[in-house]
Amino acid sequence: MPMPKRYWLMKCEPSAYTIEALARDGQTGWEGVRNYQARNFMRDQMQVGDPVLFYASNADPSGVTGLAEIVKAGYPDPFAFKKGHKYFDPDSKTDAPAWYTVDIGFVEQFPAVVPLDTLKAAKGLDKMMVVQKGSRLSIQPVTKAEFDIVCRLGRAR
DNA sequence: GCCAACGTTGGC
DNA sequence: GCCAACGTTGGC
Repeated sequence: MPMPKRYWLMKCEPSAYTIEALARDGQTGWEGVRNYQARNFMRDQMQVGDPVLFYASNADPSGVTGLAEIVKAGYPDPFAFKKGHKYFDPDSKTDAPAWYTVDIGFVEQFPAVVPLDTLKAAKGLDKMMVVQKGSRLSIQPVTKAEFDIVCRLGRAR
């Protein structure tokens, strides 16, 4: 029996990557995540086809800029093995990788960003992780209900 | 650029 | 295994 689909929010600073860049590239690797909780989500739970809210952090304003989806499930982060690379980690061995990544593909760019303020004010999103104070996790599970609300906000003109 | 909140590290 | 110091995240 297939696992039920999960929904995600993935954060990225615009200086590193944007929804526009994803629209241009079609898909991208999500390498460089060095947080155990986020790694565990990528390694253990993300499946091809899972929908993703693309969130721009440290932006003006920060918020959800569009949709992506998982196109390749968790695999060892190749950059953790590259000596000299900024993502290199000597503790990550090819036979025992410390870090994992996934590939995401472009789905949709919202006509306008859905700012964090809007998320905070939206009915039904009060339990969403990203609106909680001090929520720093860069990969967060979201419920289908939350995902659908954000989609509606993103498509509203 | 500030700084609060949080995760990680390392001395003990 | 505690916890202070440190580094990072991310809203503002």
